[in-house]
Amino acid sequence: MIGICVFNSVFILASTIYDIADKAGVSIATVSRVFNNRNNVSERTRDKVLAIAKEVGYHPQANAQGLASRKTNTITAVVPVISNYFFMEVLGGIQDKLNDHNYELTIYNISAGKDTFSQVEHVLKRRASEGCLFISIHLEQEEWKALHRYNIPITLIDEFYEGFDSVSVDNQQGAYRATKYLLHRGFSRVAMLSAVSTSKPIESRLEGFRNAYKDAGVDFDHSLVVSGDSVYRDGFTERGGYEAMVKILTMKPEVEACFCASDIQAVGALKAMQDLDKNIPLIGYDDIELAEYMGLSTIRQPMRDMGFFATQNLIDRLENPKKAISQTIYTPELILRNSTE
Amino acid sequence: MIGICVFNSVFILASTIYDIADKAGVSIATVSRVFNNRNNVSERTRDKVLAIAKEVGYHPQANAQGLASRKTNTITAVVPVISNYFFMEVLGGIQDKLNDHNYELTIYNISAGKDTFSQVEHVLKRRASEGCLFISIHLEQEEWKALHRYNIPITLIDEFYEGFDSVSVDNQQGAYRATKYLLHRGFSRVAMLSAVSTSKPIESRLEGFRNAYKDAGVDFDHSLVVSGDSVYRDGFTERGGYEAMVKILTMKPEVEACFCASDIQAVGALKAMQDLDKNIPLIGYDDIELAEYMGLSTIRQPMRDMGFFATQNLIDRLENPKKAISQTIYTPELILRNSTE
DNA sequence: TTGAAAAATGTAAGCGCTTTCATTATACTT
DNA sequence: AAGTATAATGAAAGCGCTTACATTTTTCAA
Repeated sequence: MIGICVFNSVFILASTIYDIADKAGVSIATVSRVFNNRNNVSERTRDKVLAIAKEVGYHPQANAQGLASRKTNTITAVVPVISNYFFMEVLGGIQDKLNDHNYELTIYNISAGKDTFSQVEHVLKRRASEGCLFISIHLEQEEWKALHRYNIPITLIDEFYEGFDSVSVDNQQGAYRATKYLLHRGFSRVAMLSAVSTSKPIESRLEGFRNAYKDAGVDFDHSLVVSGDSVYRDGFTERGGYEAMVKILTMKPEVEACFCASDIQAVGALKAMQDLDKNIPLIGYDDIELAEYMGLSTIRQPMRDMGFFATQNLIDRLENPKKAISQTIYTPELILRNSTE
Repeated sequence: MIGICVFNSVFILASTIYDIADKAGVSIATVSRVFNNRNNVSERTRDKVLAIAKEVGYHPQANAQGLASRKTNTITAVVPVISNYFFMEVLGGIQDKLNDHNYELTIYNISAGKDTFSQVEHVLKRRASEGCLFISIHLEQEEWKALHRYNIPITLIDEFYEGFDSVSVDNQQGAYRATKYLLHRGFSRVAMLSAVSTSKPIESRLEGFRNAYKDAGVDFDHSLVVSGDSVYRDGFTERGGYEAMVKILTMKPEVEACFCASDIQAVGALKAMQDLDKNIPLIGYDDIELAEYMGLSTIRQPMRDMGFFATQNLIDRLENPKKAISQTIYTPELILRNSTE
């Protein structure tokens, strides 16, 4: 369905500070002052300027302001993929915080195809924002270090590097708690439904899984860690969970319970159990909103809080560049629901 | 856990085009040409400039470029809330498209508290981007019309207004299909699990629901439309669905099947049925990835495609401002799964 | 070799703002 | 009323880039 339509609308000639100054009979400096809320402008003048600006729909141009003042009033969030529950929640928290402060948010998406580091560098080089929030971006020590030269405030979320502020969750601990719980319940063969093994969170969760076994004095069997075959989103998908659970159920029938690397995978796993008409206790990871309604036991990560807090942290640093670097680590919490009944 | 750490890193002095020109022994115009991939620069010069730029970590500043060239290379997506499955998917599609083209994405979040129109105007006035994608932003005819004066390309997603390109889904049709299916299956009392009634999608879905009744020759009973009490996200939440289904099951025991305004509400509704130990056929709306794994019958909206296509459309208009305005309307599709078995 | 066309480079004028410093108008004191 | 402190305003220099136009260098046909 295609429609054509002609409008006799009067376009705005993208007026500038000069136009406003002219019409108001003042200098551009005064107009600038009005828009920057400087208090040394008489009320009369301010009203006149504002009235004219409103009439012609004027508003300072972001670029010109940025160039002249060397401030952009923008913070950039760098994420691997937007369409993922974790990032979505974190971004929500960031928004919440930003709404109170006068910053604009730019989201920069790292494409999986190209080199992460150079994409990150690109963001910093452009200098289009005053500070950056890096969400689940994992780089080598050396690479993080190299970013210091751009001298722009950075707060890491879900990653740790001593040179920048960071906000993360103790993944090892989360996995440990879930596994320990299952082991203590008396299940001796607890599997880990994993994802792409090179992914950062998987590494530490696997460690926690192992540690729980060790501390419980139960022999650790490597083959109990299984993941699906799809690598899209590092396997953190319903599909990935489904595939993995099918493997577990068919190839390791002795498994009595399962710790799952994410709630979204757990959804797939649940389906697999249903399809294969089996049922074993399951613990997810994240506590996305769905989990509660699906009766999924899980490890809660305060995703929204993390975004909120990290943003606060970044803003603090913007206002006080010399403040000490801080590392905040949340401890995840075990939430018990039906799936472990 | 707080850590302090001192780095003896050498910050970059934010070099400019002048510094590069100096070191390379060329004029700033030449440096500019190199970074804009103009082909009238000798290979020797280009290599030298690039080498020096790399050495000092130089990259053109977005603001200065934007000001001088009057182009920002940025498109802005305006959304009501990020943390919502629909927007998330649409944004994913936008990203996919943008990754191929050389545009940066800025996401602007409309806060629920303040006036939508003025927030939208703000985005346009700043002129920080070349074009805008409005996702599920609903304004009055007059308001949309007023935006023409800013003379910046806009593509609407999930909204219709004749003056701008738009990409939407026929909500009325979607609801109609779901309801008709249920009615034809022989359920005479089909309820609609709704959300905040003033929300745009609800209006048209309700219409489709009604139409299906009319066409089936079954008397329409207003009390069959029920929604939860929570208004967060206009009621499009698990909680909203749960509340509504509880009402249906307890107050309208004669209901035999249910059409649900979104998959996410359906998740809550499923839980309610389980808690109350009842079970009626259910059809959701959206077809989020989860739906497949939950066995939820639903009305599929090609969310990702919509984002992808709308972005393509906007880019087309950017490149050819005089192209005819187009309205694209997707027809949603009924997907049958377990929940209607 | 010469001269014209083509390629490479440079000069300089903005882009639309902010901000310092100088100037003028206003308010207040005695 | 005169003098001074203070508030309001203006002039002008830049912020770091792009780009039209001018100039210089290179290329190549005859």
